[in-house]
Formats: sequence, C-alpha cells, structure tokens
Amino acid sequence: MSERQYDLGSAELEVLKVLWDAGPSTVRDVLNRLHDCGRRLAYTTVQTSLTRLEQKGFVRSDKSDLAHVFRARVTRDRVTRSRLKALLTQLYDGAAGPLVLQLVQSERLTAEEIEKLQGLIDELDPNAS
Amino acid sequence: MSERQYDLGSAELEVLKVLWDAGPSTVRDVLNRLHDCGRRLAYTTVQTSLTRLEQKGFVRSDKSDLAHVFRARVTRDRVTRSRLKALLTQLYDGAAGPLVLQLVQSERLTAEEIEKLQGLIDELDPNAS
DNA sequence: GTAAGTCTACTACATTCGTCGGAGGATGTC
DNA sequence: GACATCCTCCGACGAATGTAGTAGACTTAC
Repeated sequence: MSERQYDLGSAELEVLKVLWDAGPSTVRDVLNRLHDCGRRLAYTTVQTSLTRLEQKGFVRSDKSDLAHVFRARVTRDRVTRSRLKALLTQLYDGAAGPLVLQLVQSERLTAEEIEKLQGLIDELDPNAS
Repeated sequence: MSERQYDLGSAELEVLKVLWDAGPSTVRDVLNRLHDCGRRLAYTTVQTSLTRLEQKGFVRSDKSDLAHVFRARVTRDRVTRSRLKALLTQLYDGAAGPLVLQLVQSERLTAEEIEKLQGLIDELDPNAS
C-alpha cells in the first residue's frame, strides 16, 4: 500500500505542474503563472484546486503568513510513473514494451535523449554485441 | 481537428479493452470476460458503458440480432497515442524524452522488445557511431 | 400457451471534478 | 479610523462517470 492512487483531475494536475515548475507559490502566484499561459481562471478556482490537492496529499501548505504558501509533496517523476503504470495496466495489461515503442516511434526525441536512451538500453541488455 | 478528444473513463476503457482483446461481443460476452477477471459488475453497468462508448463514437453496434453486437471503432494504438500525448502535455509540456526514459528505466522489457527498440533508435540516429 | 430467462431502454443516484461567488477577516493607505 | 484590497473559508452547481434497478419486449422450453 505504499503506492498511492494518484488520481488527479486535469485541472489539478495543471496547478501541480506550476508548483513543480515555479516552486513554492501562493494562490496568486499560481494564478498569475496560469494567466501568463493564457489560462483564464478565477482566483477561487485555483484556490479550490490547491485545497483539494492538499486534501489528497499531493501538496503541503505553509500557513504562517496570510497568503498561504503551497509546495508540491510529490515529484513529477513519481506522478509520471503512476500515470504510466495506470496506462499500462488499462491498455496493455502492464506490458511496457508496446508503449515504449509507440512513444519512440511517434514522438520526436532530441539527439541527447536518444543518446541517453541508448545508454539505458546498453545497461538493460548485458549480452549485447 | 482530425484528432478526437478520447476522453474515456476508466470503466469505459476497461470495457473497450475487452472488445480489443476479444473482438466483437455482446453485453453478456463482455460481462463474462470481466467476471473471469474477477471484476464484479451488474449486467446493466456494462450495458451503460457500452452505450456511452457508442455515443462517444468509440464503439459501433450491430443491432440486427436481439443481443446487439458491439465492436471497437478505434484501435488500441490510437487511444494509446492520444493518452500519451495528453500525459506528455500535462506533465512535460510535450517533451517525450523524459517519459521514454522513465518508462524504460522503471519497467521491465523483454529481450525482444529491447531489440526492437534498439532497431528504432538506430533508425532515429543515422550518425551513430 | 405459459412460465422462466434474456435483452434493451430508460431512469436514477452518488461521487468527482472544474468552476466560481459571497462572507468575512486581515492589511495597507491616506 | 475608514476605504479599498487581498486573502481564506465555505458553499454551490453542472457535467461526467461509475454503478445499478426496473419495465417491458422477445425467446425458449416445456
């Protein structure tokens, strides 16, 4: 039971992403960030997301100042892993292969990423030529 | 606009997966399949999922017989791609690299898959050593 | 041809999520 | 100290989703 459910709505995830990208933030900070991205939301909407995020344990808040400061309690990688796992289970009964192939095939990777990937593969496959 | 929204609930996806795995099926077929997997649902629950799936265009039904026969109208790959894209956008602003690395790192791949992956990488990286 | 079973259609209800407004407390400014 | 401003808390509402019951039509087996 160490693995949580990680069920986040898309709007919640959007807010969480701001915390990952911008670090600890107040409601207004997050709101401004979203505004900059063209996202038009009410102040209280962001507040609600943050509150729910905290209830679910994805976010922690420091309430010492008037404007509470929120920070992520989970890493992006952790959420990614969880989402991927869900995808894997739902679509392929957990087999990662098809997913990876699909991804590598349909998405553009940078040379650097390819190199890193190559490195990983070499590790995975000790008896490579 | 050729790309649809592909917003499926988890239960709906579960049903769709049965259609992918088992081919055209009636409500009862799907129900039995799910029962075999330990999933305990009411007949009408599956029926509702299938109906909604059809309304959303993911499934098509043949109503010539009393028991309607449903079949998937979208491929598993297509849904996968759409889900991955959403994940990419939501978590990494669309950069696929981190996702791939994450996947390869945290999931077990078979030797065959690794080989296939290696082949893909070779294609991607023409100026490899 | 009647009883039992199967199937669809329709309705319903709880929960989650996205979205926001209003009340009322704290703060800053003149 | 009064006014504008900013903040939190709380409640609300609609849409989507998971789940299922009931009514009534159709089929089948005696």
